[in-house]
Amino acid sequence: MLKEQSIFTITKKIGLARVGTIHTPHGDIKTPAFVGAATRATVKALTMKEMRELGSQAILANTYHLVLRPGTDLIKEAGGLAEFSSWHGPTFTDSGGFQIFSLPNVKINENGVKFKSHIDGANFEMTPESSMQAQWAIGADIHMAFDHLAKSESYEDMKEAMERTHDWLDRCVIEHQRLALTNTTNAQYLYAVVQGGTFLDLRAESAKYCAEKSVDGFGIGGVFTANGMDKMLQTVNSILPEIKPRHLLGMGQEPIDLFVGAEYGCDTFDCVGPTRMARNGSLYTLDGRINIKNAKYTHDFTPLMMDCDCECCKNYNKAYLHHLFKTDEITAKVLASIHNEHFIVKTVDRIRESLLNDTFKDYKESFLARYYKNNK
RNA sequence: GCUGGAAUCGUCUAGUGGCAAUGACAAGAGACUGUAAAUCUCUCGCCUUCGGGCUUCGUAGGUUCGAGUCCUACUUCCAGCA
Repeated sequence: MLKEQSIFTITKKIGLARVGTIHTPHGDIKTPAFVGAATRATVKALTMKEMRELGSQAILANTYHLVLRPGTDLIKEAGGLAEFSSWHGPTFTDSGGFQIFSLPNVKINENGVKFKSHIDGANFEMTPESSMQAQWAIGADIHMAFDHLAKSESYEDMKEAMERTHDWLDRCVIEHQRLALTNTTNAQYLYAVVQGGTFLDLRAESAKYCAEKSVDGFGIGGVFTANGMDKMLQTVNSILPEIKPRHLLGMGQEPIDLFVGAEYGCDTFDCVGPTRMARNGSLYTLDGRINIKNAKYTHDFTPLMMDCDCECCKNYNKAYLHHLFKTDEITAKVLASIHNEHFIVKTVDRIRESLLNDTFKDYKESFLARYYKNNK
């Protein structure tokens, strides 16, 4: 929205880390929080009821995918993403930049990006303005600025991508404000996206640029590995204004990323990893991920995780899950997705609790030592 | 009993004289981080110092430089006729 009133309230700070609440028209998000990846307006294999029951506070859909199908007009006609999907809670949309730049044959110029639909080859064009318009039509509570991803991890490409992202951010802000004035529906918020790859000077430059803009929060994009992520986030989040929320785009498959992200000042996360891992039989436990399809689980009648209160662990055992995967039953993916999503959501919830009762450091150390004891 | 046909890696299957031999499934394992992912990759006769070595296509012989492929007998199965 238009400024100076933050959508975020901070309850507690420990260094760069903070506990807070993001206020949206569809409800509050207690942070740090993991946001479910609902790319095509659904979290794969899960119903919204299951998402609510496993403790998810918010979902993130993807503008690129929804523009192609079913089209943003349809979602607007349905009353917006929350109403269309029956989520009824806080929602985010990613701008689609990440997807478009991963397509072959994208043509990029100052104005925007031309690309072909991966579904039927139809020609599309997306600009900062059209991405904002699409996101307003989709009607999520929080939108991401349309950003430019680097062609490679080289300094030159990162710098170019960052600079274009900044140019486009200015256009996103103008268009967003125009749409805010002409739109009679709920308030919708805009996050700028910080780029710069692994280069701290670029990250600092990008954070400074974004910090000055009239936006409601920040996405931190282009994060590749946990290696060096702490320094990068330290750089960026020391510069970004404290009072606005920060979303770490795409990170959360590895628990360490969530601990590091929260410790260095990120408030929300989203990641396709948990549900994708689940569909492929790779399931989280406190002792690391296991592949439930492995033969050694054939006769294992114990729950996947002893102290897990998800629907999967409360009712089913590993031998049964193994059987469901080996026979390729749909339920295998459903139960696995419930567990993995629950595991990551709850891990972040506990990070929040541990920050509140000053046990974060212990929680982080004991969790990571146990989770990663079998590798690295 | 006669006449045809068929027997190939756990299963089905390709192969009609020239390198253990096709494909699928099953099996075993691995990968996956702002989802073109219910996906993808690897292994799958035995051994290996990774160069290669050894043993394989119902059984036993034979022809041939060379046989899963041709010939003979046998075994089993299928179809038709008695």
